[in-house]
This record gives sequence, structure tokens and C-alpha cells, in this order.
Amino acid sequence: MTEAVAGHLRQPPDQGAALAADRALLGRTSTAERVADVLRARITEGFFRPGTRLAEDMIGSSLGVSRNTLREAFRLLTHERLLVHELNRGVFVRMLTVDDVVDLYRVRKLIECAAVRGAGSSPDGAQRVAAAVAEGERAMEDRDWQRLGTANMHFHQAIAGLAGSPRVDELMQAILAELRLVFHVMADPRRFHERYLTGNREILDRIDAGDGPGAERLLAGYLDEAERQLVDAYAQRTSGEQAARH
Amino acid sequence: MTEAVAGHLRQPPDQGAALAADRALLGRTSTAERVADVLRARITEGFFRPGTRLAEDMIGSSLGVSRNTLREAFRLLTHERLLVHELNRGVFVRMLTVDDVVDLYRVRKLIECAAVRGAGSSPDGAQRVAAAVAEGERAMEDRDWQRLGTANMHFHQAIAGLAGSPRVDELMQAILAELRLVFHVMADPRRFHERYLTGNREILDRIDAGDGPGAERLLAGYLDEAERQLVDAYAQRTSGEQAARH
DNA sequence: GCATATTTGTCCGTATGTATA
DNA sequence: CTATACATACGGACAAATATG
Repeated sequence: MTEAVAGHLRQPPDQGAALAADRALLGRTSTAERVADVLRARITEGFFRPGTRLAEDMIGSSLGVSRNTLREAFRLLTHERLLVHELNRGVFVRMLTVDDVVDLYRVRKLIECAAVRGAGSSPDGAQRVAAAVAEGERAMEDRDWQRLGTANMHFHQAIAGLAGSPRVDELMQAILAELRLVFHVMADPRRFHERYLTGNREILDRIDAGDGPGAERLLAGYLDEAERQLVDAYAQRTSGEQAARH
Repeated sequence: MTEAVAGHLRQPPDQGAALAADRALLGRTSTAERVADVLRARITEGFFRPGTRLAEDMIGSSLGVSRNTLREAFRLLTHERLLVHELNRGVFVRMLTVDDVVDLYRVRKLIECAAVRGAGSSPDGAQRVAAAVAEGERAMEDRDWQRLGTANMHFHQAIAGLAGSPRVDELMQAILAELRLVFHVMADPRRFHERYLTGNREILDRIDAGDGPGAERLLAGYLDEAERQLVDAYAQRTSGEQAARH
């Protein structure tokens, strides 16, 4: 566990190849941000599961950073809603309720539908959507289910990008990060994402045809379906855990 | 405070002494949080104007807190997007660009229009909108322009509340907080808010009549108008300041 | 219920690197 | 080039709350 957490961080230089591009855009990163990056990756990949307590001492000594720096990283992730802070008890990986899932999809429908409806004015944005669809189809051929899920995320990020608003992009990123906390409760992530691959292609075709309202109708339907599917699986999964907590 | 607003491009007389008076108010919550409260109030009321650098020694010695604690407060306000951190230069009161204003209104139109379109199902939400309209009309009668501005904020917060989503509420709150940084550059805030008072009433009437699309059309029109007005005034005001910065 | 150790909350001083005058 | 001011990060001290036996 200690090594798994420590992993990167100690020597950013040699792993910098993949991260260098991101870093160039964001400018230099502080230690707290790098710590947050490591923890965020561990959380989104499911290594730290929802409900897990992140003790200052353990994480701090594993990563070799001081408490102050670590707490700053905690604050960043708390602001992203990936962690929750309980007074004098520490920070925990966020556990979403069913209400959270419903609200997340409510916001997604609001944002994504509005973005796709007003599309057509931006060939640049449509191209990013097409790239995400192609990425998903390649992942499908390679039977790489994790990449399939990532591609699906990119698709919806690209859909939101059609709004042409930095703040909407940022919001969408936060929404998807939160949803990743839920995706881990799905028994079979492959089937979940697989089902929407053809749907994404259909939506893209409508966008390319300049049929914004048509694309919106399809998207709304798929989002409703995904929400239902997710709420079902999630309610089942958590009913047992919640009973075991008291 | 009033002197600082009335004061022109010169440094206000004694910001340190003014802050020292706030020291008595520092009561029982966390020191960093209390410092953040004081600074937040000073920023939103326009005492610290956008672009002002918050010098560490001045603020720290005025409030009697250590640099480390002050930094903690700065972090809190940076997370709220009221301050910006410039690398190794310090913290500044956020200065929005014209692009920011445009993007803020882009998001507002997306959110508020979608929320008002799907209204009608919530008599509870409509009631909050009505309360905000009434609040504005009372402020108008009392010729209390500050309260008029606040009521206008509440109106749009209530409009967003029609979506029935906690995350949309929070987003709207952040959007309006950012916009407050812009409102201070308006030469005549009274006239700016006054113009939309009757508009708010019109929108409310449409909502009560169950005419979501009609309310949306009105709202979109008013938001476009406000954006244009604000961008004009803002571009004028900042062109001079930006020239004076170098 | 009580006394314990552990963990977190808060705040400080300092050392080092960096940007600006 | 030097001096100043600041950001960053660290380690530690002490209080307060929680968990444990």
C-alpha cells in the first residue's frame, strides 16, 4: 500500500514524458498539486474506494511530504468533491448517495443537451467529438475496456465543449470526476460503456448533419437510460454496505 | 470604505488602520477562516478593488496573524475565485477580462434559460422567485440601491433554483460571486439594476402563467442586454487602468 | 464510566529558491 | 550584481477531539 501510493512523486523528472505536455499548459505545479494528482489517480482508478479514510500520517510518510503540504492537497481534492472532510476525524473518499447520482445526471442533461442543441456553428468542436468516438471504437476493437470507458468520458467532455465555454468545460470535468466514484460500483463496467458506443456514433452523425435537436433527443434518451441503469446497480450495491456501517 | 470607493486612482489613505478595526470582530472560528471572512467582505463591498495586490506584511500586521495563517486564508479565497495567485508575485484581487464577462453570461444563459424553461412543476420554486421580485420592489421604493442589487442577485439565484439541483444552485452562486467583481466597475449601479426590475416582474408573470418558453425568451433577451451593457462599461473602465499598469 | 494513546486542528519559525527593483 | 520580498515546503509545538483498552 505504501509503495503503491508513493509510486511517482519522488522523481517527477523521468516520468515527466507523459505529463510534460500537461505541465507546459498549466505552468509549474506545486508539490500539493502533484500530491493531489497522485491521490486523484488512486481514487478514480478505485485503489482508494469510497468511504476509505486517508490518514495524514500514513499518506504523508508514504509520499514524503509534510502535513501542511498534504493538507493543502486534501483541500484541493475536497474542493473537487472527491474527498469529504469530517471535523477532527480526517478526510474520507467521498461516498455518493443515490440523490447525488440523480443530481449529477440532472446537470449533465442540462449542460450536454444545451451544448449539443446549439452545435453546428463549430466544426472544430465537432471534430473533437468525432475523435472521441473513433477512440472508443479503437478501444472496442482492442478489447481494452478501461480505455473504452475513458473514451466515453472524452466523448461527453467533447459534447460539453460544443458550448465553447471554459467554465462549462471545467464544470463538466468536475461532474465526470464525481461520476467516476460511482462507476466503480458497477459490476461489469465493460457492458455499461459498450452499450453507448453505437449511441455516440449516432449522435455524432446527427451533429455532422447539422441536426442539433435530433442529436439532443438521442443524447437525452441515452443519459436517461444510463442514469436508470446506474441508480439500480448503485442502490443494490450500497444497500448492503450501509446496513453494515452501523 | 466610502472614501476608498470615492477615491480615484490613488492609494486609499490607510487601509491598515481600517483593517485593524476588524480585529475586534475576530471571534471564535478558525483564524484563517475569520481572516478570509474579513477579506471576503472587503472585496465584495469594493474596498479592495479588482487588481489590488494584497501585501502579506500589511494585511498580516494589521490583523495580527502570522504569514502562514494569512496564506491559509488566501488559499480559501483563491478557491472561491476571488483572489488569484501569480507565481512568486503574490495574491491579487481577481480582475475579470471581457472574455470572462462574456463567458459568465454564456453560462448564465445556458443555466437560467434551461431552468426557467422546465419550470411550472415546482410552485415552491416559483414562490422563491416571487419573493425576490417583491424584495427588489421594496428596495426600489426605499431607494436602497445596494439592496436592489442584492435582490436582483436573489432573483437570478431563484431562477436557477427552478432546476431543483443542488449543484446548479452552487454553480449559480459561484457565477454571481464572480460577477460581483464586475459590478463594481459600473459607474452607476443603480441604473443598471433598476432597468431589470420590471423585467423580473414580467418573467415571474410568465412563470406563474405556466408559460416556460415565454419566460425563457424574455430572460434571454434581458441577459443579452445586460451583457452588452456590462461589456461596454467594463471595456471603457479597464482600458484606462490597463494602460496605467505599465 | 474512565484514563489512555492516537489523530487531527491550529499556528509558528525557518530554510531555500525565485522573481523584481 | 546585489538586495529585497515573497512563495514554497518543512518540521515542530501545543490544544482539542477522537478512538481505544
